[in-house]
Amino acid sequence: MTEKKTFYITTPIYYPSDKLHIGHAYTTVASDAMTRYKKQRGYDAYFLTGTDEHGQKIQQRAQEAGKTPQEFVDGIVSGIKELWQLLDIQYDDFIRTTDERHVKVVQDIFKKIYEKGDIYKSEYSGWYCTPCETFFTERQLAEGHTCPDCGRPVEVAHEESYFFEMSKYADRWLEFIEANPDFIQPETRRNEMISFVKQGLEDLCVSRTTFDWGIPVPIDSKHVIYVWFDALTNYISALGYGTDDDSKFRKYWPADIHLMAKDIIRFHAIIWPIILMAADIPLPKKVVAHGWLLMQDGKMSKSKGNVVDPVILAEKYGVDAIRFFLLREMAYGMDANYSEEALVNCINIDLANDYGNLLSRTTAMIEKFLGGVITPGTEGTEFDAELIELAAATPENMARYMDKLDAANAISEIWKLVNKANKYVDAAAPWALNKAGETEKLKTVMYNLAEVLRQVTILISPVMPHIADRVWEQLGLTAETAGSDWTALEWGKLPAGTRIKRGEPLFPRIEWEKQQAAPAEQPTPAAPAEAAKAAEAAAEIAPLKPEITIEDFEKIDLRVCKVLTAEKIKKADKLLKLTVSLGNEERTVVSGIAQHYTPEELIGKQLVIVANLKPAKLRGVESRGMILAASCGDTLQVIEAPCDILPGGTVR
RNA sequence: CGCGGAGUGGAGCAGCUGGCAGCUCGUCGGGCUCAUAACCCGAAGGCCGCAGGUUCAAGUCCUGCCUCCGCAACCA
Repeated sequence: MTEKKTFYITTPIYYPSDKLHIGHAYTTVASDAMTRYKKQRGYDAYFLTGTDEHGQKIQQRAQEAGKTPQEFVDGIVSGIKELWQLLDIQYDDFIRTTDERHVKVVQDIFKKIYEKGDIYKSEYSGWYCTPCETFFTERQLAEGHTCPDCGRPVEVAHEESYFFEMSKYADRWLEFIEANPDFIQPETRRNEMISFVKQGLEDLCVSRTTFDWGIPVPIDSKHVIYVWFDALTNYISALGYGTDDDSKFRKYWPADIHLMAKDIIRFHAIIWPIILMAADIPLPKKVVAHGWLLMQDGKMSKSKGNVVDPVILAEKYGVDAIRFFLLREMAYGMDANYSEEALVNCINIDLANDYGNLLSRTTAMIEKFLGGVITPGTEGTEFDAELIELAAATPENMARYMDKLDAANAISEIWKLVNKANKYVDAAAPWALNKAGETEKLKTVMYNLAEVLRQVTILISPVMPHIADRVWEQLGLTAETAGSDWTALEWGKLPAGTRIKRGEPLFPRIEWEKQQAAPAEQPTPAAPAEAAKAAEAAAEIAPLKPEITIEDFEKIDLRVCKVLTAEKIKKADKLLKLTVSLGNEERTVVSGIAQHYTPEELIGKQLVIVANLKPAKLRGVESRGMILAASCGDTLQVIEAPCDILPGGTVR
């Protein structure tokens, strides 16, 4: 018996600090469809997904929830597994970074690279927020060098850390990319990565001492291994790399595809290969980055309150339809726009009108004209050849795209056949054949239509795993008689004498206007979006800070001030430079409100300022004081003081 | 000059190695009657962001500019 060709595909392991959204669903559905497709073509395909469960954020979340980190992630992980079950994701393994098998491999690799001399101990320095116990890069900081989480001032601090000497692998990486031009897909990402590496690689900080929810550094128990070294290793730890049973590793590694969204391509295209180089492990064959699903108002994010919950969608529209929509809509490597309207359109047009309706009209005619039995006739029509030709070419046409993970175009190729079949009905006009008593031709036409439906259904079933059974039932077939893989795609494999059984429409049309009228939240730009946001953001309201005394409060000098001038600060997206009058003095204040106000609309306004705040330099401009503003999510409004209070007046 | 992406008929997008500008929806007109008011045919509508350049030939390559949008090392 010859060994089947293997195919190993992975999704990133997701970070379970929150519920997953439709973007994660896209990555996972795409991988799942790819796996099913490869299996159809006779591959021994292996599909890995999982969760990345360590890190400070999890530790914090768990604390807030009053749970241990392990309890906390266990809960979320079971939710994720339910989601994948709902979406019909057939993964072969689900790796968790808290799995014993994973921990051990990570430590081994760390040790191996350490012993080789590519990991060294040094000092990490950065901006540190003591209360939050977190380091930030300069860019992450909020205005005035304050902590982006709690808003308190940060300071420069040093931490002992282990560093991975990535820098010395830069040339080797570039050589590798040169020799393997298809390694990073699509090409724009490849170029991006090359230019990033050419700018010079910094060594990677791979350990932390500021939290302990992580895998201990094997040679130094004060440290835990920091995110990427831990997370990326899942792709081989799940295969049993370096353990007594590494048969899976030997069988499936190197991976054929690491699939992910574009934001984490850098880790997979640069850091991960370099880790593997250092550990003398072969590199994966391809890393592929897909785009994002964008909402009408930009990128999906929790603070915008525009996160789409895949569970709700699946319940509302059905799993097959959601999977189909996701894969059909996202052009290869590019961002796509998500809207419920687009989803409904896709269901109505592609699924209900084209595909579902083709089945309806075909079964209806077989029943009406031929007593419900499908048999090829002894005579054909002039229209047959073109249809059969396209049907024969479609699998290859589709495969050309599918093999590149371009599911959108792969589906288009299948749909060309669906459209062709609909045209064929019109051209061959079975009702006319029936009237004219051309029974043999009629039989041929109906057989051809049923046969196209059979083939289309097989081809689309990696995308829509449920649909086949429903189609087979109506066509009077079973999974056995219809076939399920590519060997069944030969024209004419539909058994003669099959008796059809009409059923409900595959995809009922959805009346979008009615849908829209029902819920109160219409996508009109201004107010209603706000309401939805408020509901969504309820859980997002920042926790209260520790209690202070009245004396503490008295330390803050709040004043009314009047804006005299306002201008944008160059090379800063968020900052406005204001001059304000405090009655007896004028001062310059920098405020991070450029994205919410134009300079013109601020001039003349009376605002509230923290007048005794220590001055700070922002983008080279000294700011003396801070303008108060209220914010919720992404919206931000300055606090306006009544105009009959003169500038300089106090606020308390 | 931080990095990157986008700017194509009303809307949303495709256009890889340069060769008469395409797809889906929408609009208008027609056809069919088997079907989930579905299906089929046809038409209108685009200075392919702007300005230069290379070329026999540019949406497609090069240069500059404008506008929008992401990312800046744990949000797919």
